[in-house]
Amino acid sequence: MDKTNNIFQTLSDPNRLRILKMLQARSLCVCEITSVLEIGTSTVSNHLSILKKDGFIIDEKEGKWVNYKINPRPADDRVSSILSTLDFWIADETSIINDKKKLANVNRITLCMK
Amino acid sequence: MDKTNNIFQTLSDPNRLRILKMLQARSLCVCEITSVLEIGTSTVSNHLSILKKDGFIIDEKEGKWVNYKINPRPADDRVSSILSTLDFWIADETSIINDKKKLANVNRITLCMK
DNA sequence: TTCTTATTTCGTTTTTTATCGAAATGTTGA
DNA sequence: TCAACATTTCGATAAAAAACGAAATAAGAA
Repeated sequence: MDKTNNIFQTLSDPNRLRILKMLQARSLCVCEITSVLEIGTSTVSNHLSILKKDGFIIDEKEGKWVNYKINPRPADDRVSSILSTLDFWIADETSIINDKKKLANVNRITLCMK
Repeated sequence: MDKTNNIFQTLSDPNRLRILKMLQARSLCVCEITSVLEIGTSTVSNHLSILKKDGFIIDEKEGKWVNYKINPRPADDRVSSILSTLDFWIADETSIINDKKKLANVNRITLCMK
């Protein structure tokens, strides 16, 4: 039961849902996600660690950056079920559509190297 | 998105999940649920109002009692989806099994009229 | 090595949520 | 009517989670 509660709790935060939807569009580094969500870097990092702990996402180092991506093979069936039905859960709504627009103009080079 | 968040948040509380599982076994009044969960009546009443607001459950007056039951026809697809897959989400675990044992010995007459 | 940059960790504050107990509401039955 | 009881509402407290900023870590570039 604990695990189920963790999963639902992880999904109960709007910023974490936005992150999942963004990562389904493409892999992103922390500073890209931060620039879309417009909250502090440390807060984003914390959200990512929560999503990672439950197995929703994985991370990969790429030099100075850490790329986060959707976990292609979650160990837990509940996690894969959510990931494959996220569109059902989150109908395209203003915030999500907006995030995608922002994402199109986000580039880690110009974004982080200033 | 708000609605999705509400649903996940509602499901993120262990006592509310226990209530849903109990109600899938049978309809119950507040005092019966209270005696199983072993938390205050007003707290249980609050949990029930949250589950009701999202459309997971409905209530029916029966004299002095209020019977709560699983909503047989939820308006929201996400809610019906959860209700029909609760066993997938919550594999039979200690607390749930225990609740069912307790339920077997719960009777609103002897319970509340003392 | 030293500097810069991306990210994480840590300590703290703010916000939200769960819980409780008392008071209010509504219903039954004497 | 009044007394007893189930439930809800309200106000307060306690516990949990989100957010922030500063310091620590890690990796590339000078």
